[in-house]
Amino acid sequence: MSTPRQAPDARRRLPPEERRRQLVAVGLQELSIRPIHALSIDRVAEIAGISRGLLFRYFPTKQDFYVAVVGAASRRMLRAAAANPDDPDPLRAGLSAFVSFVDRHRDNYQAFFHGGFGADPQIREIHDEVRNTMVGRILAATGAAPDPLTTMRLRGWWSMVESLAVDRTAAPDTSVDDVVDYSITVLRTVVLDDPGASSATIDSAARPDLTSPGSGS
Amino acid sequence: MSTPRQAPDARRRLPPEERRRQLVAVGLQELSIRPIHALSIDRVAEIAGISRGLLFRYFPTKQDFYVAVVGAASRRMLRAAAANPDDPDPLRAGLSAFVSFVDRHRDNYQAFFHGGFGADPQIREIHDEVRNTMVGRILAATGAAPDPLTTMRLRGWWSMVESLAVDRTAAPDTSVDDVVDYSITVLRTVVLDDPGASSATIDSAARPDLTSPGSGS
DNA sequence: GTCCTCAATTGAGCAATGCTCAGTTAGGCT
DNA sequence: AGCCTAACTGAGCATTGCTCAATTGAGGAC
Repeated sequence: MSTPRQAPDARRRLPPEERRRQLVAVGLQELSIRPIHALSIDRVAEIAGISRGLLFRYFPTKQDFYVAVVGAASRRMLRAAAANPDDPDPLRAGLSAFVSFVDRHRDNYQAFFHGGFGADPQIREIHDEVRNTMVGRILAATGAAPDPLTTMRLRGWWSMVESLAVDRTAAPDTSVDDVVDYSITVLRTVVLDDPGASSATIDSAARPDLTSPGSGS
Repeated sequence: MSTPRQAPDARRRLPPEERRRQLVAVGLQELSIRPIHALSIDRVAEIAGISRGLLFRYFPTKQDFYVAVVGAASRRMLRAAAANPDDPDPLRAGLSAFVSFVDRHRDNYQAFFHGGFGADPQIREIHDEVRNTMVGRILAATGAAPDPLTTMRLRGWWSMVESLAVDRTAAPDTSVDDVVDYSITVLRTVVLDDPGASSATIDSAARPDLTSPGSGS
């Protein structure tokens, strides 16, 4: 009171960019434990220590806020699932990074990528961009032709990888590497018509890891 | 006014089951053209010609209403995608029914199965049940062993099929049968270790349909 | 240091929405 | 006809998404 120095959580004036980041951070935290329709703008404002009015200066609509948060989560995921560009096997490295990312953040992953205003065009666009980015990386890593058919197959394949990565978190008998191996097998044998991946190679290398449960934990 | 006979759309007292069905029907219709957060209970009540209060007698929560509608959509889909039990090739018949169902109802499909309160446990459970039902049918149709590993693979495979079915609606060069053929190829060669499906068989039968775009429309 | 200016911030307030509840009435039964 | 159960209504409350005029903190000019 008597000191002009402000308390630790006193209301401070922040540069817009920083405030924006803070608000998105609050959204990231809150939306990982409760769905969007259970999170009120009031609550976000209260946690951030600002008034509701201010929040609407940064995000004119709750929807806009949600889109911003999901976008941030997407970028974060894409960054975490990126392979080191110098890696000798970028395909395996990227896949491995993705599967273990899902492993570490299963609930958040489900919340942000299979939840919320999923029917909304903006959210769907974000999800599509994520998928296309991953498919683009696979294309780059394999040197496959980016024709519409291959893209469509790859998108399907990626959906499979997502499913496996999520299911794996509840399957103690299957390791991250098992999923990665299996995914690569499917990719080479079915999606790309890769002549370098004969079924013999698959039989001796990748397939045994996943054929019998309990081999990889 | 003077006649005791009621107007065609006069408020009538309905047996609970019938009213419930009517309300779900309204939800089915409305939710196929607008996301759940854009549909108010008032609107549903107004369309159904009843008061808001009554709606809450049948569905104590908007969430409950939404769950009921999504559940109805799921059952409808599962019924439409069911193969005739006498069909000589139940696997192909079921897949074909599903892919063409998605073809006919793309927007609704996306709305009900990739939209709404997706993060919500109840909705996720419905989606899981749908997937498990389909996987169960595939297991039955192929005679594969229902061990955890196969189930996990099949769930992944089914995610791929969904993706392909949806993408196909925007790919005029790829026919429903192309998707079905390709899906069966993936199923036999990769998911099940079906010795009856050698790669030679696939090369000569299924693969050509999808290898080059434009072959199947 | 004082003043000024701009923009970050506030908080009162509005309309819509989810939800409750005491009361009303339709419609079947005796 | 009279009754009685339960389908139904509608007023009303609390919350929530959103707006806007007024306020105030912080940095620059002097």
